[in-house]
Amino acid sequence: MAVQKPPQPAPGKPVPDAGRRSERSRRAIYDAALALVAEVGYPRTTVEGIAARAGVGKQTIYRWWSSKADVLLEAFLDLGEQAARAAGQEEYAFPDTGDLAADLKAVLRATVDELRDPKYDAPYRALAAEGVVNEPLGRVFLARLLEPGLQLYADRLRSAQDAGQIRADVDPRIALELFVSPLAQRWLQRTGPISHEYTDTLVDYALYGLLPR
Amino acid sequence: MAVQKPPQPAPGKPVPDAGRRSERSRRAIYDAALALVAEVGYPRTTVEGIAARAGVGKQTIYRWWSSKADVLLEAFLDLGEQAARAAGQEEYAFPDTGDLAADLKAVLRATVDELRDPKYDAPYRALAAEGVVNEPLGRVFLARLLEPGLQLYADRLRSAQDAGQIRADVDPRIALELFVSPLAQRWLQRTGPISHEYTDTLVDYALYGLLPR
Amino acid sequence: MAVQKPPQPAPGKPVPDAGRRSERSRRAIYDAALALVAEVGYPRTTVEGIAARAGVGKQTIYRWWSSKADVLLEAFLDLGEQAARAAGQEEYAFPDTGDLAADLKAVLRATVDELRDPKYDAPYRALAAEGVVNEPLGRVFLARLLEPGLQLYADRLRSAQDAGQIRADVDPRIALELFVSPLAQRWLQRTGPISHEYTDTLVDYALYGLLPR
Amino acid sequence: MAVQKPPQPAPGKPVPDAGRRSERSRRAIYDAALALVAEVGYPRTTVEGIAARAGVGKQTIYRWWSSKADVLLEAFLDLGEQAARAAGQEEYAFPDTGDLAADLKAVLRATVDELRDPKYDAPYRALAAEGVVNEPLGRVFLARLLEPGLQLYADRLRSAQDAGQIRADVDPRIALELFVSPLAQRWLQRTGPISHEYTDTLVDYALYGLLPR
DNA sequence: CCCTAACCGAGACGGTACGTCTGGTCTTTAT
DNA sequence: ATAAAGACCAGACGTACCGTCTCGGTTAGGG
Repeated sequence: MAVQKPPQPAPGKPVPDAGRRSERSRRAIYDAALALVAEVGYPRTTVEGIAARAGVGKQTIYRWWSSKADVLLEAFLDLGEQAARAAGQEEYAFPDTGDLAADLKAVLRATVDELRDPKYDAPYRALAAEGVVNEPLGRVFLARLLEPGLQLYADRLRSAQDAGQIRADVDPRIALELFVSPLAQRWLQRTGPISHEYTDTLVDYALYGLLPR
Repeated sequence: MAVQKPPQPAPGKPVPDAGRRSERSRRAIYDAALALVAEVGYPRTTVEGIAARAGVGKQTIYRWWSSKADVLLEAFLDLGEQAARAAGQEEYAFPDTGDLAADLKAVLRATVDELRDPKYDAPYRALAAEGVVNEPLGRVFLARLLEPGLQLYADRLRSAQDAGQIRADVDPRIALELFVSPLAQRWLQRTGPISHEYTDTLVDYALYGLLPR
Repeated sequence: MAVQKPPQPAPGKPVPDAGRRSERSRRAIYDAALALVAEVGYPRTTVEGIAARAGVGKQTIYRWWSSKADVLLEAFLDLGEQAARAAGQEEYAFPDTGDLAADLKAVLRATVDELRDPKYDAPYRALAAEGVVNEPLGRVFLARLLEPGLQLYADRLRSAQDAGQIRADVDPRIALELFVSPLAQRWLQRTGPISHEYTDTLVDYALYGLLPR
Repeated sequence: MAVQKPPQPAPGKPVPDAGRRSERSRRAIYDAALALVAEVGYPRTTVEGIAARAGVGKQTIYRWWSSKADVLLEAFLDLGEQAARAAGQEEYAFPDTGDLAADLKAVLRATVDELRDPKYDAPYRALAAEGVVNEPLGRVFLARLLEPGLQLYADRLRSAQDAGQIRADVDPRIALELFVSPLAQRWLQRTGPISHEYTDTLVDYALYGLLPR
């Protein structure tokens, strides 16, 4: 997949020269892909449609990506990076005020807001769905989009453990799921509405189970 | 969609006469759909392929279902009903031994086993993914496949509340997600391995937070 | 083909009992077939359409006819018979005033009028076209629709031979084509306009070649 | 229709770029179309079948032609042009030995031979039939296939008029039908056998009527 | 500073599947 | 037993996209 950075010297394909790549085209393709997914939905977004909308030849897409899922994934990653750049450098910091419950609630509230933003919802949902069924893409989706965020939760929980605020024998990688997964499932499978009250309640319910007894 | 029970008098389409429907064809289509999804995966399963394998005309599929997702959903529902019939009547009972932790662990272990069974995994995963992106189908998927199971969790938790085993102010519909959603997300998004140990740990972590304080 | 009256005891098919045949259905089918061919053209006329318009099951058509061409052929024959019955008994008489040229011109003028009547043109043209490509139907078309008329020409020419008006060594079956075929081709293949003047001219040109020298 | 030379700027369809057209595909499609019509007949020849046999995508056919009739028409025109090229430049010359009767007989005999050649008969018959019922195609069939030949007859007759061999007041466009149409009808509608003797007789019967009186 | 290789827009190509339409058969229910 | 109704298997229709493959044209950078 094109996502893997080191362009392995594949036997069949002539590796394209990334140095000569057209930045204009890349941008136009990202924009077209995101716009189309938002407008007509992922299944009715086609590589041909993206190419036409971007004013680009189909081959220019196939030269750099392996599928529409791949295009969309990179487009979405790029969107995140742009947003990060726009917001400043400290994007990926997890608050650590010493009050674990408050910190978790704050982050979860921010996540709720993001999931409700239609600009993110459509492509994010499309990628998640594709990843469910397409294992390679799912792995990239996980590693590039999910994992960094999850690691921050784990780090914050570990920090709380060091402070003696939660039990030392708790596995942070499992504990974080108590907060994150219910929200994820409500959003993905529409098992219920998502709101700040809801995520606050999650923290109230789950965090207590992790406290020292 | 054929799933909606009251066959609304659609203006365009002549409603087919369900009384004359061929049971042979229906069975053959279900079998073919499930087999193909298991063999070649959902995206490479086609309506034409299902028809060919079932020895059925394409029109016979389009007469009764609106899409391959719809076919597969009903096929999977039927699979569940058949399994239920085969196992006896008391399929949907949630154990209530008085020991809530043990009961939850037992049910979650059974769910883990089911999710690991390739017979269920492929079509279930395909439907879940489709439901993420296709809202009407997602709603049916939720109502017909997910909801009944979730309700049993809620009932069991309510029963524990009545017994004073967990706090009265806990909302069972949220509490159940602490057990169910982490497993669901690990499975759908491959955020981690699923096992009996894992679900046992989930119960250990989350249940304590719900106990009377 | 159903046109062949003696329903041969085919091995496969159960010969339908003509005695129980519904006259209502037959009429409705003829009417529907002719109407549809006139309205939407032969290629877009379908057996299903005829059945629906006639308020008849498809099987009722397939029971008695072998194809839409066959239905239309019989419908057209029936149309002719009805017209004949309406006009009186002496429909098929060729005028014999003693003036061969005048008689030929009169009959050809009547044919021109008929070919220009849209009621006849569409189905007649459709049948002719089908017969060009479908030999069995073509033979029936020839025998039932064309041949009787041609025979009248031959008879009239023979009578003229007896009267010494045209050479004795002329073959009437060939001679008649000099009058009939040019008109037929102009009509079928649109090689030129058809009119009374045109057929008069044909007689003027061709008849002289047949006179005693 | 693709046959119409000036490719009018149709509003809906994007006009394909004829410069990039694959000659290989065109040839293969012509060959496949003619072969299939000869083998299984026109009605059972399908666009899919042509595409499969030619080793071509269906879209490649629909891109350049509007229907199977259109394909076959051009295939047949191409066949004629190839034969012409193979035979030399002077294909379309009508003999003018000074003996009109002999010249007409010679050309008609050649036509009889051609109509009897199965290679020509099947597609030619199919096109003629389609043209009877499909007016636009019929017009092209007439203009491209029939008209050039008919014009040669007219020219030859005009030349005979100049030589005083037939009456000056005879319209050559009508006179030629006395020779051509009877043969055409016998062939198309199977009203009689066609042979050299037959066409010789036609000339004997009809030509005399055109002589100066 | 040009030459030549690459990328680029464009779009034709061989294909697969779509969802629809019709052909001809079979089955059900009513007369 | 025939008829109306219509579901069934079959398969062609014409369309939409897929991913590959030319085509000029432009746009570098190495000679």
